Amino acid sequence: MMTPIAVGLSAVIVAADANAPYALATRLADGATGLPHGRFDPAGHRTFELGLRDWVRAQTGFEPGYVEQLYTFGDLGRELPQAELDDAPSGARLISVGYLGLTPERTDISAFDAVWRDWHRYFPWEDHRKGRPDIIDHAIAPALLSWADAGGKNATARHARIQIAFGLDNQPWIEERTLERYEILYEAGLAPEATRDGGRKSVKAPAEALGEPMISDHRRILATAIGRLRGKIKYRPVVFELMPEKFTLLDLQKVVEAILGQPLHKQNFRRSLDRSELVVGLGQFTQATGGRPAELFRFRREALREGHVSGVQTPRG
Amino acid sequence: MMTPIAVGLSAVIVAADANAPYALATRLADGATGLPHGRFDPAGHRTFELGLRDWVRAQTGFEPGYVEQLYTFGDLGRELPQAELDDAPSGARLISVGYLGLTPERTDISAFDAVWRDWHRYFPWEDHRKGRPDIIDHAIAPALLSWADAGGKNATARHARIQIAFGLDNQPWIEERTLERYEILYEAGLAPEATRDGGRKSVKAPAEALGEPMISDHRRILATAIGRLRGKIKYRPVVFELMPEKFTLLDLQKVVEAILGQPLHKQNFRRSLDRSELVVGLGQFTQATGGRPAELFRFRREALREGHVSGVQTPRG
DNA sequence: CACCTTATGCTCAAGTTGAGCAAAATGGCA
DNA sequence: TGCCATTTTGCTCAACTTGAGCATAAGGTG
Repeated sequence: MMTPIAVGLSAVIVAADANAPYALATRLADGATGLPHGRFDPAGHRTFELGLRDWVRAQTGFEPGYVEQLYTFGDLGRELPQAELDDAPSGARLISVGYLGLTPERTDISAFDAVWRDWHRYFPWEDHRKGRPDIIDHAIAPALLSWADAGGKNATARHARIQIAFGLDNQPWIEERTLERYEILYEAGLAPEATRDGGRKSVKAPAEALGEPMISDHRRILATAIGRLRGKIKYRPVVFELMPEKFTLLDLQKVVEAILGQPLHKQNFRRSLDRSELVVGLGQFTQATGGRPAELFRFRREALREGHVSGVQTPRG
Repeated sequence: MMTPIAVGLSAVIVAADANAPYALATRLADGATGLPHGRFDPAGHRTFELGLRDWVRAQTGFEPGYVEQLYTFGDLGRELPQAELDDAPSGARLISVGYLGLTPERTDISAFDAVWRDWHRYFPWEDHRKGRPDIIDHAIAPALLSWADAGGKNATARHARIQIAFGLDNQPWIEERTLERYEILYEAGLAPEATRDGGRKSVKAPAEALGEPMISDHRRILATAIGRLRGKIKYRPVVFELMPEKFTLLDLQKVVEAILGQPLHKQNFRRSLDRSELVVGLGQFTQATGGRPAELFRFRREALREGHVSGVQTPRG
């Protein structure tokens, strides 16, 4: 007999404001959180994307706008026996297709068991807007390096991976490497998911440094989404999917910073936006900011019709 | 009863030399070609990648090195009823996971029904190394534009898409947009696959301008692979997966040009390689080139351990 | 009205890119 | 042997981009 296959669809729905980047999360009875997800119905869903939209709507009341496929996860042993969660035939092999969605506002989802969560709750080491978080050097790195040392002949390779991923030892911090960082923590048994999934004993490290877990492999999918978005924001004008119709340049910069987890150089950010011709001033001003009133801008959607469109530059501040 | 799901795995295995980029293709009895592919076995394959490697080995005798997941195709109505091809239970919904693999040499596959094919056979409009191919402006654009005109209220939108994708009307040619170009041709009914798949009547255009079709949705997967590789070559040092151990800088340039379908500026290409520190001279020289002997270089694999590694610059020639 | 805050304008040095010229090192051929 | 074709390799120069910082503008507040 052939093992049946079940396809799960999971969505990372992202919003952001000047304070933080958010992911839409569903809340289970026991307080655990996960991503909006459900089974792909081969008879009822013409495409993955349509199926995904159905599930997100059903679980969060939310209608996603921009959506793109992220990755398809099919490895055995990396996920929970999630099939039960999705009421798939037991014994089925579950594979899951992750999607990334972007939205300009955190719509009201209070009627559902869903919450907008600052994604740094799941990845506290990813927020470098106020400088490199202490937990990296004080909690994460020591635990990881002791795991590396225990690696026998793999010790050197592990050391190198850790240094590159977490920017130790004068290596630069590369914000796109979100997934690599999560995978190392997982392999090292530092992510609660790893031990839960029947993995190794955890090296000790303070729980608050390791972020909140999610059900199944959802934190892995979230990490994938963050990495992809951080990369894409630089070469495609996708930030604007996260912005309201009108915004100030500082609003825009704060959102980019929230996504990247990295501060930017203000004047240079503005100059490059100027050159990019991605935005136009509206001649309207807002004094909501406390200082000199700022001009409101809008995204020039026409720019998308102009071929050469790039994303926003991200001059380090 | 639940419709069963079958997962297909398809591989785009790429090699390249100074003359052309190649994809590994399997040849069917009727002369049609396709990609190495087969069904994912949920009981026997621990991961997609392992399953894929099994199939590629079985069908081509070839052992792929570098492999990455491309995309998962699940839309109804965009593919052949391929299930039969893969002897899936009839009535099953087929979804297919595409992979990209890179290899430094075209190994001997003569014992199998497999061939290394210059991928421009499938996409003749993609090769701009000797300048923009005439077929774009003489055959493809006219046919597409007449399709656009027939689009009623969609006519303007279609025009814009075509101009951007094919670089008409002074728009730049952007080599990564391989998939967009193929999809437009498909939608316009110009790809033989489209009419075969029960689609619309084809606008007329000379067959040799439209490229050779492939079975099922394999040409779409190939287009996805080309676009991805063309992008990635610029920001990750993946070209070197296509190079032999030792090579001259011109060899390297020719391979990059073959992949991009675009000529590069020689001196500037060298200068940027120099700065990148991705290669080191070996002090050995080859006079295989006819002129002054060229130094042999190798890829500094250590560079991968250095965090900031980018791909190769591609200064337009 | 001084002063705090934020927006916006401007400058300057350093680095990168695009484009081309010139010299060097080989083989082939008169 | 000497000239030529061919290719590698070195060098230059202008245009542009980036990183960094200073200066000024335009609001609100005590």
